[in-house]
Amino acid sequence: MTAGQQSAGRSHRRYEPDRRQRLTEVTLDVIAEHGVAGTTHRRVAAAADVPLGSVTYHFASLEHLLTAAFTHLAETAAATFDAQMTAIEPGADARTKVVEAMLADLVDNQRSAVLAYELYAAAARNPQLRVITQEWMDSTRRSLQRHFDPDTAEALDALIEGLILHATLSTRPVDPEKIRDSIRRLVPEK
Amino acid sequence: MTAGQQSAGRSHRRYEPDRRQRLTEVTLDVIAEHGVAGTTHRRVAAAADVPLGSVTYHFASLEHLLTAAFTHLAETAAATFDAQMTAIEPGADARTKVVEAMLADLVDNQRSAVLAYELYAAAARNPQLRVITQEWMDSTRRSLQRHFDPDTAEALDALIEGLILHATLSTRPVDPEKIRDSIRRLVPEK
Amino acid sequence: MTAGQQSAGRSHRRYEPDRRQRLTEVTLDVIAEHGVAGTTHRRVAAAADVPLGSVTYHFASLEHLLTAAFTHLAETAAATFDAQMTAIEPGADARTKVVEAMLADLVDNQRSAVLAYELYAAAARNPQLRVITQEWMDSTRRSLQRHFDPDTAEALDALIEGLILHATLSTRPVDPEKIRDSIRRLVPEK
Amino acid sequence: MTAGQQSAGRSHRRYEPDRRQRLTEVTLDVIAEHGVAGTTHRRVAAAADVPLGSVTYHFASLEHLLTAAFTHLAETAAATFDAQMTAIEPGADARTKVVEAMLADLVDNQRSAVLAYELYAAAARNPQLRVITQEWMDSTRRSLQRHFDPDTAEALDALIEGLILHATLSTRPVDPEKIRDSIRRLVPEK
DNA sequence: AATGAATGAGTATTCATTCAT
DNA sequence: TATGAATGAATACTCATTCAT
Repeated sequence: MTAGQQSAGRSHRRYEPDRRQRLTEVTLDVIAEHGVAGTTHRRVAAAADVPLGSVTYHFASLEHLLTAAFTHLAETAAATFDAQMTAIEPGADARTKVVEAMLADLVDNQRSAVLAYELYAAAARNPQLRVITQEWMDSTRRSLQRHFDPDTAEALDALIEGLILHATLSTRPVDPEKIRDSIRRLVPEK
Repeated sequence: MTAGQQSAGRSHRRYEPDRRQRLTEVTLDVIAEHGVAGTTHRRVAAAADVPLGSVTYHFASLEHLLTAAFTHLAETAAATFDAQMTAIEPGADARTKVVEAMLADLVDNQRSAVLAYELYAAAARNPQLRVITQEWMDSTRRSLQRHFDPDTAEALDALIEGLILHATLSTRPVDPEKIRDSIRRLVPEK
Repeated sequence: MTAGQQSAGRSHRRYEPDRRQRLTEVTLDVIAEHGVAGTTHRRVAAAADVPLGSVTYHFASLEHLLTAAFTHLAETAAATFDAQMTAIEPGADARTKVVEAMLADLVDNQRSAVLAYELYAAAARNPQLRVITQEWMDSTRRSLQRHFDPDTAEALDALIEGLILHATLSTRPVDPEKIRDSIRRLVPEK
Repeated sequence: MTAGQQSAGRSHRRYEPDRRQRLTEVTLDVIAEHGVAGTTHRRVAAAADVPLGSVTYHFASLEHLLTAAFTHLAETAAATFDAQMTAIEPGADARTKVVEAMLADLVDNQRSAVLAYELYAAAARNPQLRVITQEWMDSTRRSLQRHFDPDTAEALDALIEGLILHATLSTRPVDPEKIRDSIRRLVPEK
């Protein structure tokens, strides 16, 4: 940090075929820690233990890098959520399982929420990024439709989003019971 | 052109008692256009047509400036929403009025959503800013409680937030009917 | 878009025996557009639609590339001028023909002048390049000596150079009559 | 050069009201030594013994800096030449004096020629700079008109330019007699 | 109270060149 | 022979902040 940009302990010209992919993943860590505002080539390079020139070689601009990272985020998150929905055994109360998934995610990492809001803020100003958010939303709804009808899925998707948002931005601890209650209000038992 | 960074076309030492206040408002314009990442003393100075030194004079650091701007945003938005809720005449269907307020805001400016998400992203990583979001949420719920019971108000608050978020981040136009339907699902007629 | 600096839309390992020669020609285009200051391996590679590695493969350094390009420029220009001088039929007024050649060149391309001045600027600071300019001048004088005695040829060469220079660097259109008049002053009718 | 950019031996925050002007002059030294291609903020800052930020503070871009420097060059050179022409006592052979001035300049400094060609190359590609070259030419001609009629002045101006150019770009030493002879051919004794 | 000048650190990006394949 | 990947150095420029006036 005080010394030059190159981390020590790295030898010359490491060959690494998947470096590009790894850089997109590391970029998410940097965004989570410093925000889009604080995401720089240097920080990504340092976090990936790669020379600065390597980042700019693989991504023609910061914007390309951010776009690649956010795309990766959306795809990963969508896949994870779909896996959770798919895992619900028939006969279980899907509403309960959805709440459990939300709570688990909330409790053990603020990270995914932070990343999502960084994407939202960026996408709200940049229409190109809205392709990413749109596809993410579509995927989430499809996942929910494994257990709910389309209109319910859409409303539920919005409610979940709002609940997580408010939980994340509150100074007070989450009350799981309130979350369960909100969901039950929107989706009455069959 | 010849001189440094100072904006031209301005005479010397304009007297302006409310400059500090005006700067916080202008800062919101800058955030809306460039994001927190792109908000700098210089851009704010240029947007407000004041010398660079004036911004640093009134705000000891960028962080102070951003905090002041976000506080102003939250207070203004909360006040506006409360006025809308207060204006609902007794006997009207509050749910319908809430939806109308949302839609009006969505249609004629993306700006407030953009600003809110910039604040959310910042607050998600910076606990100090969560004081602002917490108070904003509390205020919104109090406003809703003029027409709904506390638990309904809280759930409704989250649903509204999620609906606006998804509308803002979608590439497809909003369908007012779906929004109305979602709200009615959560808050059945009395 | 995704990958680094390589130009897209090109297939693998095109066979091209005269690539080296073509690169020197393309380099002149790049110099004409961006100046020596803006001539880089990358720009030449892009302009020639070859991979970056190809340029560095054929030319060990930028300096080699620039030297090759300037040499090509001087040889081509000298050959063209000599052809024009040779083409003057016996009995014609060589002075008039010289003026015609100058005007034609001036009118339909600024390019050759731009390139010449880039070479002059470079040669003024780099003695090695003065070999190129010296040979170019010698050739021009030999061409002029097809119709004028050596001393006249030398003076005429300088005058032509100055006239073209001033025409190129002026914001006002060339007046052919003034050019003709200047030449006639220096070289009175036989 | 190997160490950081800041030259030692400079204390904090030197106050220097004419720094801007001094920077334009120093920039000419840098251009003379490294060419426009090698003129960088860093080199100018180092040559002026000023922090890097100071150069970018006073000149919004490299282009502004180069333009200011070239304007200064043209004005200074034009003034010097006019002084030389004004100094010719009535009754002297102006042609001889012109040649003397040229030779003196050529002999003791290549610098002014180098700078002029850098400007020519830049102006040939950038029409905005042609305002500078045009005014310089106009001034030179007005100076020559102190002793020659307008048409002669214009032709003489071109010839002088060409002679200096060729002298500068030659690998062989200048022959003063040839220069005198060329001038006499163009401007016969009154 | 207000501001123009100044500066050191940092930013995105470009680049010449090297090298493994 | 040819080239994609890699990298260290440099480039133009921006910026938060300080300070003298």
